[in-house]
Amino acid sequence: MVRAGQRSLRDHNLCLVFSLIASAPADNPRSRADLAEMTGLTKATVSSLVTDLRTAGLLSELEPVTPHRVGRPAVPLVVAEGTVASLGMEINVDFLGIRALDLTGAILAESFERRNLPDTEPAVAFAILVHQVYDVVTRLTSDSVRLIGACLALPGIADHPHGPLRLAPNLGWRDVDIPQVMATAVDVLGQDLGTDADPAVLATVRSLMTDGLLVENEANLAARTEIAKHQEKSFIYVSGEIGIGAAIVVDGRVFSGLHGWAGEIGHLVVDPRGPVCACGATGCLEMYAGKRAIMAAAGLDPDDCIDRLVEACQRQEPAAVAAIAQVSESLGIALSNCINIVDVNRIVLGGSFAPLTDCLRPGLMAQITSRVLASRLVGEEFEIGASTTGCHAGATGSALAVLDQAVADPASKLWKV
Amino acid sequence: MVRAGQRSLRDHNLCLVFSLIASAPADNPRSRADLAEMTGLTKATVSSLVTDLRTAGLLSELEPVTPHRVGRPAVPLVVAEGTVASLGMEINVDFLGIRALDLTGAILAESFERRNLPDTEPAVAFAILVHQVYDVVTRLTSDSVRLIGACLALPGIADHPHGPLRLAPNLGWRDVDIPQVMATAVDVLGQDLGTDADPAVLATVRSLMTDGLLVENEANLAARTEIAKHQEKSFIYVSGEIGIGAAIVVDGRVFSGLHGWAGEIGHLVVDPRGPVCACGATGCLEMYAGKRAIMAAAGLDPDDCIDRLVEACQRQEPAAVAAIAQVSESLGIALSNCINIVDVNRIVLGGSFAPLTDCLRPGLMAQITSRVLASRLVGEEFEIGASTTGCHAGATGSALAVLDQAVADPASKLWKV
DNA sequence: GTAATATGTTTATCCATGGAACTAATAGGA
DNA sequence: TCCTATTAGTTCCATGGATAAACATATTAC
Repeated sequence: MVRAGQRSLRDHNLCLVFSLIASAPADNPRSRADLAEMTGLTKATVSSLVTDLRTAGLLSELEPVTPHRVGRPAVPLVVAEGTVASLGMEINVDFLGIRALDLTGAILAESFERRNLPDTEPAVAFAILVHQVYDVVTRLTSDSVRLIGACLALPGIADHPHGPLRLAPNLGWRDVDIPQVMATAVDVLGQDLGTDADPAVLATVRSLMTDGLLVENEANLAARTEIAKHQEKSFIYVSGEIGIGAAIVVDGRVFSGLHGWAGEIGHLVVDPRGPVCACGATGCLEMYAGKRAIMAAAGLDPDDCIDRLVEACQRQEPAAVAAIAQVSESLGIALSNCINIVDVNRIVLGGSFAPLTDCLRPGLMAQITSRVLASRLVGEEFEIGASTTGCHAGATGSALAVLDQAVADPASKLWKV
Repeated sequence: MVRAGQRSLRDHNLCLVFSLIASAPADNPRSRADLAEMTGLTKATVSSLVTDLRTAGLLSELEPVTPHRVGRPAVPLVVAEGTVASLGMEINVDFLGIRALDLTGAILAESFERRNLPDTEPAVAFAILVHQVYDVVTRLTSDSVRLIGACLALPGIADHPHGPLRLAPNLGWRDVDIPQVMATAVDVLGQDLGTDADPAVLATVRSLMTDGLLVENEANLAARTEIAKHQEKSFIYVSGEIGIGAAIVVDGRVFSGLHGWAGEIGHLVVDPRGPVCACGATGCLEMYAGKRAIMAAAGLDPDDCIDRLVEACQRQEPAAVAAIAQVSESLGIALSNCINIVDVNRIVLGGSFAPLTDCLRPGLMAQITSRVLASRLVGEEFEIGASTTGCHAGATGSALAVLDQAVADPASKLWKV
């Protein structure tokens, strides 16, 4: 809890009113009168708050739509488009880039590059990234968009909320001090651009990349995209590529544990008498359900696209069917354990698992219904769905994380004009 | 977020000041000047807040202790003793009762009864409980203590925050609507007492038992006792009696999942090819580490006290040593999975496991260091300790839960005098 | 055209914090 | 002993933001 002066009172109410407008359904935006009703504040206070939010460029009025009802028509209030943005960055195994979202979640600008990053030095990757950031920030500042923060998604174990990145097996990175590496990358950018650089843009980039830059696991951030898109509130998001990660979401909030390392399900024990994993333990989930293991079990090239397997399943090829059985049993055991521990009733399959959802569902459900206490003994119903958040979900989630934090915090600089 | 009027501002600051005083170390209580410094509020505001809290009976002044320092000595402020209390109730397998704690966590009154409850009807148990409540409330009201709420600890799966109790295997209870059963128990109490009843006390009991009564799993509540006693902030509390439960605590907050069912580790899969459990699945943790399984493996009577096993271990009896090996391996696998999923670095063993902590530690640690990713690859250090919270930890935790909720919420009735 | 109704603004008031001056209690030094 | 410096806590007035009621505005109903 923090000191509450009168300024905080104002900020709290600005924040309250804004988030109510932001959470309104698109087909039924709220008016000042609605807000006064909902919050219990007087109409006068709400009017004053809305005025402030409008002059800060955070809200717009729509044309009053004539209702079939007596009385003066209400003025619908909506979140302003294209005035404020957050930056979501992602460095992953085969691409890196940045995406800028405004308060409505719309993409204002982005820059992505396909590139195989394993065994690339962090400094090299960050040098590319800050160039992309510079481009995007240049475009946004020319449109006089206000930038409120940035977040970086990484495929590995990273400390919450500012790093370091402890380990990213698929990148071959270990103990990367993100703020540090980012700061030097910005310095190098400045030297690269020399006199061509716009000093104002460069200063903005430096400030965004060094002051309060958020860092988080890619799965946790991709899960935020899922929350925003489908209004899901509680689920486990499974992010399976080469490694397997997960995000735990309860009541719309990502649970990230003590350090930010929660959801590392790739090395859950499926069978203590199983084969030895690269990590040194026995019978880890990745030995059964990692992408390489799946493709190998199906008799396919481990580096091939997962769609080959989907096709093979549709043709009912025995090897593919056996592979699916192996994955759904092992992943089902691991997820049953997760559900018993964290108590959610929905699984969202992302990454390589997403296209396999329909194949995997029966086997997963069989494990869940037999192993989850809440299912067998309490009768809770479970759902398994596929993620539909598309490409660069980590970058989108990063930008959303910044927005969420700024909007939810009455002390954030969003309200300081 | 909730509407912030001027009254809320005041309440927030009352709450802020109070919690700073409550969290001060006992040997260095805070003064008004300290609070002004810490909060950033002016001395005038702090003085005014403290005056309100004192007249509400929430704070006391101690004698100014002369410091060896120039200037007027500060007046130490401490949480008032014995003026306000919360009620923590517990119904467990072999006892039930109630304990009242004041704001300092001291026991003001209690009433417990040993009783074998399995296969007792809920109505019977609740009838006993409300009698105990009536006794305690009578004593407290005669001392003019203000009662702010009540919470009930139950050994089973209960919905957060008001029930129902879905399943308590060890009591043989299922789908008990707690507010409902409690309400009828209070009615019956009124009839039992007849004209002997003090109407004011009866009204207080009815209000506490029906209006906002909290209900939670015993393990989650016992964990709160651990938080309060040892200032532990992040850990998994393992509550092993006949069944095995756990509570997940991160940063001082209990994580209870979507419904309040988180931490059900008794049926985590230890070995999918293992024996069939009573729940219907195979290789559940309870088959290896439940109290009955342990005692059987050690060649002891399953209903005997766990201390028999501790003694047998100290004598290095082969059967006991083998039993310990079985438990530490299976529990170690289950806890490794928990740690990978929820990211904490400390385990607290409670219930039957507490006296076995020293025997179990090496085996548990071996599993954790080999199976937890953060241990093998990031070098995180883990600790395993024994719970020392003693008897009726669930009841104490219940009372603490009420206090925590009341103290943390600026809108709670604590501040409404 | 007038009454009824709902939205939103203006104006005077209330309330909690802010700030500066003031009182209180101690140590140290002449 | 008395004066000064220092720290604690209070008093009193100013300020900022919410509140309440009156008012202006825009629509429907008759």
